[in-house]
Amino acid sequence: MYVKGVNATTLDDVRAASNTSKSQLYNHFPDKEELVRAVVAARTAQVLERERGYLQRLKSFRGLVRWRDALVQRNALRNGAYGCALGSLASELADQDDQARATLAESFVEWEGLLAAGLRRMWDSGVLRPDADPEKLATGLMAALQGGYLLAETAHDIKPMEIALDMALDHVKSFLTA
Amino acid sequence: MYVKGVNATTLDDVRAASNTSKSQLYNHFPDKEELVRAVVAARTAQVLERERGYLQRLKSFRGLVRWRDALVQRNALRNGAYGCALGSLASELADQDDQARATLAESFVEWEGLLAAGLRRMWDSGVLRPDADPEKLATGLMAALQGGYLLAETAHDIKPMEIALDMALDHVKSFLTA
DNA sequence: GGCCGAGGGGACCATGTAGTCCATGCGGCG
DNA sequence: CGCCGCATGGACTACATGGTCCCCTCGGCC
Repeated sequence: MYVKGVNATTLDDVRAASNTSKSQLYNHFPDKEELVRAVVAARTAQVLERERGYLQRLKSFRGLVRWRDALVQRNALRNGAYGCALGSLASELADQDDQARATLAESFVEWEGLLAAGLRRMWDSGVLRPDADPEKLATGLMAALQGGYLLAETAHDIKPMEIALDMALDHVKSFLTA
Repeated sequence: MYVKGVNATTLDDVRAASNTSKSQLYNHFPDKEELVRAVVAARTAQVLERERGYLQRLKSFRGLVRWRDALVQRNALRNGAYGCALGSLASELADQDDQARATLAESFVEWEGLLAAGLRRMWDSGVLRPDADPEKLATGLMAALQGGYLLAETAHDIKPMEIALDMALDHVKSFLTA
């Protein structure tokens, strides 16, 4: 579903990919919609788990740069194809399944929350100036990331993603204490 | 197709929306794929036309703010639903129809080009510092816009879009001559 | 070892959708 | 005014796909 998109993925694709049978699928999920929601939940948990690893100890600008580098490198492996696991789902499902949309919205909030918590630690320790707003900075980073993913996916070139993230990092940098 | 997504739109939907018949459709388009490509081309032309209106005379930071405000206001009308006409298509088609992806990639380049040309005028006239890079700034604005669209669409709240664009504008502002 | 019940495999069904085709009507031309 | 040809509407077809169901296997228990 990540590769082909949710709507373009048939249950036979799922069956083949999971080495199961139809009855297995319908034992676990009442219909495709619920299966998709389970995929959303699983993907969400997976991405957040990974991000927690990068961000839960974030407390310096260098850490943010490492975060950026890791994401760019991961995306470079496939030349940007498929985009962000959550972003792609969000774009396709937002106006199609409100429950999935809500789950994805929560995930983005949580993801931003990880960034915001790290930025707040930097703020608390005086790395960031008092007038910096960790939440807004986190939203900005998130948007730059998602926009970067989309442009990279479309262009088959990760440079726009790098430029976007660098812009957001520069923005954070502008709030560093001298 | 903008509202429901390309894959979720049936030819009967198209027929109903366009008040035509199947034979009409197949007179003009050999198959659905070509129809989708025509939609991409039409949407692209429409968005670029609109953006040309906003950007072709851009030559000041205030102009950029007006551009931001217009986009935010337009998106606020539907609470962010459906996202960016080009971004949604790009996300859904990028890994499904390479020709459509290429068209959309060109469109993004052209859209960024409009921004870059305006920023270059600001650069030429000394509004922007010599070390500013109009192309990179344009990419940053574009990514913030697309990321903002996606977050707004998912959250049904345009605030993330505002925050993202404001971040990008702040970034441009940081290159203004004192 | 035989019987029984649950779980699973995969054939099967119903339906929605892309794509075809032919009867009809309408405009243009003699 | 009548004929011809072409665009058009929309019924029709083939097929993919979501969803069902029955038979068989396999493990547990007597």
